[in-house]
Amino acid sequence: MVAEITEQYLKVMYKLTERGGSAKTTDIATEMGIAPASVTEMLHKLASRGYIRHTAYKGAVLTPRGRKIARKIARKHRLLERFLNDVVGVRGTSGHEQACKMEHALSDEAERNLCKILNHPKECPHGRKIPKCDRPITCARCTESHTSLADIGEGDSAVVSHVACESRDELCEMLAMGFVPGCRVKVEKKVPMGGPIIVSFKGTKVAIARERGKILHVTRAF
Amino acid sequence: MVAEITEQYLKVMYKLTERGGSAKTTDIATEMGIAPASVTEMLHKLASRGYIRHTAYKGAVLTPRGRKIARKIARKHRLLERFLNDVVGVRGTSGHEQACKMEHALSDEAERNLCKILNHPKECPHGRKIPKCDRPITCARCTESHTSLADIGEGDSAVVSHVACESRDELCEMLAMGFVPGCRVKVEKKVPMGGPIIVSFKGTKVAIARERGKILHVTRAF
DNA sequence: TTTATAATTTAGGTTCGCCTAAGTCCCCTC
DNA sequence: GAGGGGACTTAGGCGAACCTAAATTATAAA
Repeated sequence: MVAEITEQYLKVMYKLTERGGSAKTTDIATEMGIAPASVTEMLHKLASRGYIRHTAYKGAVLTPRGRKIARKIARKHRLLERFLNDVVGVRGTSGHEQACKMEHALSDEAERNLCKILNHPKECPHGRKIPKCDRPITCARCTESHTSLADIGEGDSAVVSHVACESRDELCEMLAMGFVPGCRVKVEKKVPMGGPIIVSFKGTKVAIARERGKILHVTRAF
Repeated sequence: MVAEITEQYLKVMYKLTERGGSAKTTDIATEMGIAPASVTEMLHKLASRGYIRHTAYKGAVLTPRGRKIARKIARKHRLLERFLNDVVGVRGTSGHEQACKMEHALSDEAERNLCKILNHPKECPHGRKIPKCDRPITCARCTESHTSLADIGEGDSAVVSHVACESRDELCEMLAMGFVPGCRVKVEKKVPMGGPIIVSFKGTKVAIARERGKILHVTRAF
């Protein structure tokens, strides 16, 4: 396990070198709000551990090993930013600050599920690209044959993959109802003429508007 | 701003004293996975800062000031656990560990919104009570948007979000009455002593049992 | 080329939270 | 009420990450 502070440094360096070049001591220091001298010291440690290559007075670049960690953290950071912004409704710079700490706690499993819930966003609220997840197998499963609840027939069962809402309130409502990724649902009845869909799940039955069914992405189950 | 480690200690002490009594050095040490000597040392600091009262060899209790912080963190921790468990779909002890770190990053604003998304849960996945939020005004606003028909006042209008009940018959009955998702309703009168609720919608007035009102989930409208 | 200025590094020091080892205290048993 | 064992505290020390001040190097203007 990599120390949190290590992840923090690598993430900052990743961000600073995203458009090429090397990460400068002062830029890292500014980004992290600490003294340049502290950065130099840490760069030595990171270099000795093989995460970066550091040339005195010239800046530092990530090694493949360091980049792998950095990408992972950057991905978690930006997913969390998206989540805090879109779902939780956090405004301003606060989301960034919160994501900065949470990114180190978020497990890989939670990261994947979060990505699903958010419908595989391409960039963070600041327009920065969200790095792809390491395991393509995961992404493949994400894009698996899912359809909407409105599209499956009466009597069919399915597992909720994610909820794709335009508005935050709508998403909140769906989540509050209990439509969370992974939960198993069964379409009991679809009231004709665009009427509501009656769904049973977790032991209760719920009627939701047909429109709502369309945003509920599911994977068919048997 | 309180240091993260301070919050961690106070939260653990809150948990250990939830059922009365004082927090013992060894229990805190065990809970945090550190040596008892380290705990004693920190207890002195916490006491000197007015967060706890510590009697040597006898354990420590939270002061009102310390309890306030502890409650807040415990609340954030348990909300996050609920969230990670219910929404993100994290299983096992991993959710607890993640919540342990995230709780210090979560802003008050995010906490409130998260609570709303989770529909104001009463306890964490381990069955521990989630402390109420400090500002009652916030909770009032929280419950504002998404609630049950039985919980809104006379004269208030709302839009039906969904209907949730145990039996399919009951559900169909509600739908037959016209309570389909999306329809606008207004509470005309709530007959006292648990009596029925008189609702006007689609130009007519109907009386439904108070119990029925509870399964009718609505979003307040104006 | 020289030199001024900015960027970077080195050196020395501080704080914080943790540790181990060695006392000290409490309480229960006899 | 004496003793023993476990709980707790004290003392001394360590490493991590930060700081300031001073020295060094790079760079760009004169």
